[in-house]
Amino acid sequence: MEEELKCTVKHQDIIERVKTKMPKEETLFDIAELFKVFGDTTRMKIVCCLFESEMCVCDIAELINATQSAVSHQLRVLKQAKLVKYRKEGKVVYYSLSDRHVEIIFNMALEHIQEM
Amino acid sequence: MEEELKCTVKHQDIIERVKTKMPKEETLFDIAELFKVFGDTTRMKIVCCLFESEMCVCDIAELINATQSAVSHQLRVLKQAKLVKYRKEGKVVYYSLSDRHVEIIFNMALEHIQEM
DNA sequence: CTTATATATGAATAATTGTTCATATATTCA
DNA sequence: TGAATATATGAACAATTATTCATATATAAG
Repeated sequence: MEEELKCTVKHQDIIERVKTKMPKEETLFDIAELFKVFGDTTRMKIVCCLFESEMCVCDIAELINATQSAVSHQLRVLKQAKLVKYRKEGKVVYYSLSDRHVEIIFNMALEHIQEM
Repeated sequence: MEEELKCTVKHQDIIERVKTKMPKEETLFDIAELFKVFGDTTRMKIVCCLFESEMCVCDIAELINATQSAVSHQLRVLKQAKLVKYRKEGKVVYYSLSDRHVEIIFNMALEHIQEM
């Protein structure tokens, strides 16, 4: 009589195949960290501002109706994730998107939610 | 003598222009919520498993080295975000990605982090 | 009907994180 | 130099969230 096998034993071949294609732990961590940065409404608002043109901190604050402090904190997060860059002009700091990837990722998400 | 203007007053035209192109508050919220779902290593591991083929809960757990409970909780989050779907076969539940968008968004992020 | 397996879920806990407030730094101008 | 403006930042607090543990539900097999 055949012995009942546990699910994980039955599908062992699938597990092995998937295991070889799985990205490295570190890569997955970095990807999750990147998405975490995108996963905040305030930061998404900031990013949207910067689609149009570079912009200074207090204009962003005014535009998205947030305090200067909150915006500054969130710009630091975006900067650490290398999603934005900045240039100083006197006492004003202008932020802009570091590359086009940000907009592509954003639009892909927009597409996804609009299809549901 | 010209009076010193505040930054927000000087750039008022930019603010107006950006304001008209800004997505709705609700849309931005939904996008951030979607990215929040992507912003967790465990969920990213689960998603990677499903790139290959549909897979049952306990195989996913085995593969990513997590408890059945943790995987089940996270699958619920993915399900609520409509990123995965499932089918039951006896007592086994097979999960799979609901559409190709998930993989596209994932790969875009992968590209981004690899370029830095 | 009883046991074993697969999955789901509620509660509790620990950790992470976004905002606010106060304040520091830097720059410009009078 | 002193006042005003723009930005950055540390600390505190509140809110969110991922995991664990215990247990519930469902199905299959004997």
